[in-house]
Parts: sequence; C-alpha cells; structure tokens
Amino acid sequence: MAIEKVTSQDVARLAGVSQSAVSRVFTPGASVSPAMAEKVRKAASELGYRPNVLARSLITGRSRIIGLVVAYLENQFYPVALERLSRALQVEGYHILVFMAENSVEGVAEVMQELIDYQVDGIITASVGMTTDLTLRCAAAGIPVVMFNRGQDGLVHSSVTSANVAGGARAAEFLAAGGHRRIAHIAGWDGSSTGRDRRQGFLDGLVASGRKPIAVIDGMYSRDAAADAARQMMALAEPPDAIFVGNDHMAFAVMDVLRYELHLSIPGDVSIVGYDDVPLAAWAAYDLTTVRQPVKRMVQATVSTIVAKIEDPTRPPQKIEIDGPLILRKSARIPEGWLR
Amino acid sequence: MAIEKVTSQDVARLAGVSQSAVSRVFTPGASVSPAMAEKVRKAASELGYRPNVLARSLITGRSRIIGLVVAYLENQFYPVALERLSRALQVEGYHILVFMAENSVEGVAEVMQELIDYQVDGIITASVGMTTDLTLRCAAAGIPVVMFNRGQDGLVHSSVTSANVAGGARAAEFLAAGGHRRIAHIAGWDGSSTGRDRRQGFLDGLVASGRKPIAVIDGMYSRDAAADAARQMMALAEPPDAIFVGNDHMAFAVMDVLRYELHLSIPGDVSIVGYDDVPLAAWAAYDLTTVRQPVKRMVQATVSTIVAKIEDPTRPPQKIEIDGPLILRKSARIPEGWLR
DNA sequence: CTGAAAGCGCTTACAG
DNA sequence: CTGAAAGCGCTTACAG
Repeated sequence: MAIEKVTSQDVARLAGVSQSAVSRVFTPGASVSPAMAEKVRKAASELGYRPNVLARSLITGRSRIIGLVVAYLENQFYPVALERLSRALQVEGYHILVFMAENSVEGVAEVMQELIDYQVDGIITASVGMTTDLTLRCAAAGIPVVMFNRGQDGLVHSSVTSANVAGGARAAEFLAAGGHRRIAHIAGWDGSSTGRDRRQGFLDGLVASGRKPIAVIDGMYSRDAAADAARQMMALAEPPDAIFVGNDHMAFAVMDVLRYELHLSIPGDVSIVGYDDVPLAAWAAYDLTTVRQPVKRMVQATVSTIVAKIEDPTRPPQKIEIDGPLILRKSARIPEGWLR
Repeated sequence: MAIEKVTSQDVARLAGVSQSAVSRVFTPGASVSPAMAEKVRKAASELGYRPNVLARSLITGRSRIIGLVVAYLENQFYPVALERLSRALQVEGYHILVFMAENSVEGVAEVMQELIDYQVDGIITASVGMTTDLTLRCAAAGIPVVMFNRGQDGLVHSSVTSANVAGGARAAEFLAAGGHRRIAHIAGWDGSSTGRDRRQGFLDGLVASGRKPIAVIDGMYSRDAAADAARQMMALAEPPDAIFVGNDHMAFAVMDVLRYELHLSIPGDVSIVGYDDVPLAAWAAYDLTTVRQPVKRMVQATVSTIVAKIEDPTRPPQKIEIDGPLILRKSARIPEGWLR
C-alpha cells in the first residue's frame, strides 16, 4: 500500500548522474550546470522526489524546526500569536513544533529535554516562566532562545515584549485624567515580568498624577482569580470606580462579574481598562478599552531575532520592547479632550 | 560558546563499551544486562547524553512528529483542540508540527508537500477542506491522515467528528418544543461536512416537528458573514424568533448584532442556539445554549486512531462520530418540562 | 562542473 | 548479552 520512498539515489539512477549531483541541485547555492539541473529536476519530478529534511538535518546540523513552548491557549492572545508566528516562520522555511508545558519547574524541565532531543534550531517560549537552570541548559546546548511576551532580569536570552511599564503608566494617566477617584488594579501574575512591569508602570503613573491605588490584587492571569479579586474589591466600603486589569482575558471575567453578578454598569459605575487588545476585546459584548500589544510587530521581531541568532550564534541576546497604543472603546470613561 | 553535542560514541568511550550497547540501553525492548545498563546510564547522565531523535528517525523511519494542518485559530474551538491534541500526543511520545494553511487548494497542496518533506508519521487536519487529490497523494506517500472535526464522503481517510446530524436535529427539536414559530438557521460553511450535516439534521428535525425554517443562510463560519446574515434575517417583514447558528463563533457575532445593533433581547425577542460549547459560551456575557462537541473524547479518538494506524498501516480507515449533548443556558427559551 | 568517498548519529541484523 | 559492521538519506570537502 505505502509506496516506496524515493531517494536521491533513485533520482540519480534515472537521470544517469551521481547521487551527489542530485543533492547539489536541491542545495541552494551549490554549483551545477544548467544542463545537469534540468536533467535532475526532470527525473525528480517524474519520481515525485523531495529531499528528506531529517536526513539533511543530520549533516547540516539544522533541523529547520523551532520549538514553541506554551503553557495554555485559553487566553486568546496566545493562539493569535501562535498563528502569526507559525505563518511568519513558514515564510522563512521553519516550522513550529509545539510543546505544551505545565507551568512548573519540573514541567518546563521535562519539555526542555525533549526540545533538545528533537534538535530544534531555536526555542520560542510564550506564557511560561523559565528558571535560570533551564536557561543555562539551553545555552549549554547552544540553542537560541527567544522569550515571547516575557522578559527576564539577566541578559542570557533574547526577549520580545511590549513596553509594559509604559503601557501600565498610560493606563494610569488615562484613568486619572478621566477623573476617577478610587482606582484599583487587578494585576497580572506577579511571577511574570509582564505582570510586574505593568503593575509598576501603573503605580508610577498614578503617583505621577498624585494618586494612589485603593487596592491591588494579583489576578494570576486567571479568570477565576480575577473574578474573585473583583468581588473582593467591590465589597469594600468604598469600592473602586475604575479598575485597570493586567490583561484582557482577566478583564472579561471582571466585566462579567460586575455586570451579571453585581448588576453594575460599565463604565457608568466602574471603568475598566485591559491589556492586550485581543480580537474579542473589539466585540460589542465587551468593547474593551485596552492597551494594545502590537502582536504583528512583536512576532516580526521574534522571528527576525531567532533567525538571526540561528544563522549567527555569536550574536548577543537582545531585549526588544515595542510600544503599543491605548485603544479607546466603551468600557472606560474618556477624559474630556483626550486625543489619543 | 555552544558546547559540543554529545553522541552515543562519547558515552561508549566513557563507559568503556561499544556504541551499539549505548544505543540498546536507550532502545526500549532491546536486550541488555542490568550491569551494562547501569554503566551506560551513569556515563550518559554524566555527559548529559540523550539520543538524537532525528538520527534515530532516519533509520527507524519514524519521526515521532505529527503534522497538524490548521487554517485559522480565531474560533476558540481550535486552540482548545490543539492544546488537548498536543498534550495527548505528548503522552504517546509524539509532538505536533504546525502547518498553517490557506484554505485554498494550492495552499493545502503546498503544505502537504512540506509535510512529506518533514517525514511526519501522521497528519491531522483541522478546519481545512481537503481535496481528493491531496488525499491520494498522502495515501501514496503512506502517511496516515485523520481529519479532525471534518468528515469526508469517500472512505479514504479516517475522520473524527461529533454526531452533527443528530446535533442539528436536537437543536431543531428543542427550538420547536420551545414554541418558536419563526425558526431560522445561519448555517456552517456549505463547503464543510460539519456545516452541511448540521444543517441537514436541523432541517430534518424541523420537518419531524411539522415545521419549516423561514430562512437559511450560509454563514461561512465567519463572524462577518454571520453578522450580515443576522441583519438580513431581522430585516424580514416577519423576522425569526429563534435562530440556530452553525457554530458558537458565529453565534457570538449574531448575539452582538441582535443586542447591540438592534437592541433586541435574547431570548426575549429571539432565542439563539449555537454549536461547539467553547469555553466562551459559558461566560456570562453570552451564556449560550449550544450543542456540545465533546472535544476531550474527540481528541482521544483522534489520537488513538492515528497512533494505531502508524503502528499498523494496514488498518482500514475509520469514521468516528461522537454524540454530544445540548447544553442549556440562557440564550434560548427552555420548553416547559424539558429535561435534558 | 562533476563523481567517489566520508561521515552526520543513530538502529539493527549478524556472529560470537 | 555484546561488539563489529552495514546502512538510513543526505551534504560536503576533495580530486579531477
């Protein structure tokens, strides 16, 4: 049933040339005469021959596989990024091998091991915290790593994030300018750089406007945790009139609690600002004012960084930060005369 | 900087045994003495050795890579399925190589070619229509294919779907029992078996209740197309009082149009029933009554089917259909005494 | 430009 | 149980 695999040998035989010649025809940049190329291509297409990428990788040391380590896909930001990353990488001749990780040290360790087994040319991590241990092991194995949407203190790996501190500050400034008096923050996971940076930027921004948050709770990037945080905050004697939420995914949960459990109006009773601008944020049901993460440019930067590093392993790691605008929609009161 | 790769040779040298012995220790089922295993493992862990999966695949003819062809990830059903597929396959020792396809014949053709280049052990397609051409080429290359959430007329490949005809019928029966008088359908893409089957089941179910739909429009599994369809239907002299929508992703768009453009109440003015039961359907903002696709069981069936077929290529293709319940929420009037 | 040969890192008969 | 050897399908110096 299964037709025999056709190899460069078979093509060589049919074309009446050496096997090396066949290989050269399929190796960009190798020197072959037009006549040879012609003959070989004809035979190849007759047999339906294509080079075995895995065999090639054994000798070139390049698998053209990029490992993507990701912990969960419920937050719409990640599927969107995955789709874009995959398409952009395909254009460069790479493909993504998916590794779903538990967000635990052992989970990530196990995955890293498998990544190495598959001889991936590079690793992109998304939505995973990586410990220094693993970081070092990758460096030891000589595999370039780019952290997508997560930063790192040291300068071991490259990372691509949006300008989270600035974004958080922008949210603060906006909410302050909107005349809100009791501003709270449901933060992104404190174990992540994005969560910490957005919180930091937000608090700094508030201070710059001469204010302080009335409450800050870690929402863990989880719907349930964020919903609980919202309930807690709204049970305060003086509940917030504005909440900056660490990402859209949590903001949706918060909005659901405010509207459908507490029967509050948004932004009438409480203004909500999110972070990410996932497609769902633009749907009428939420219509969420949010700080956009420029996924397209983040993906471009990620792809070009990792490709460059694969081609030249001596390249130093880069920290890339891309600024994103505040997208005005209907979930937060817009300050008079606000022009962005 | 990049530490040298450690090979089975290196381990053999350190352990003072032959390279084949090292290989055997890492080959499940090969015969090695406990003493040998002990020695080799010690040397291996000392050097941080792990077998090169790609080199292994060259000789075994098994890459332990499954190609996943998927067209888009905006519909939350697919990221959820991707995550579950990936985790389940990881347990079986496989990983997913992602191929984002254009939903065109050429797009899929190009992708199929690359799939073969990477020597994938099997292919799972999701959200893609495949033409018979490609179908045959895969068979020719001897690569097992399982179509996830899409059926096929012939019996060339295996497929795993939910019981779409039955599901559509269930929706019809439910809406009819709810006493709706003007029932319409925004159908899934007519080019897909799921879209056609759900429509067919729905129409049959309506007939069984002695009714006919007042309108049927192809929503193309697209938010925009579905929204347009909703606008068209609601502009009718006698607009529908219930709409069965071919999947949740479109149903959300329809609900947004009804509520926020037309200021109608759901289910007060119009009942909505969807299909899939994606996580978002349970969120309070939509609270969508929908026919569940049992993703977990569909994934299990997909994984076991493809693994079995890889292990025994003579296995005949299978068509697996898994029944899913109607999940009652708040977007559709519940008939009195309705007990499921 | 072209071919013969070595070798990438493994697995797997084949002897012993 | 163990080792020497062949070979998976390629790429790439090395001669010519």
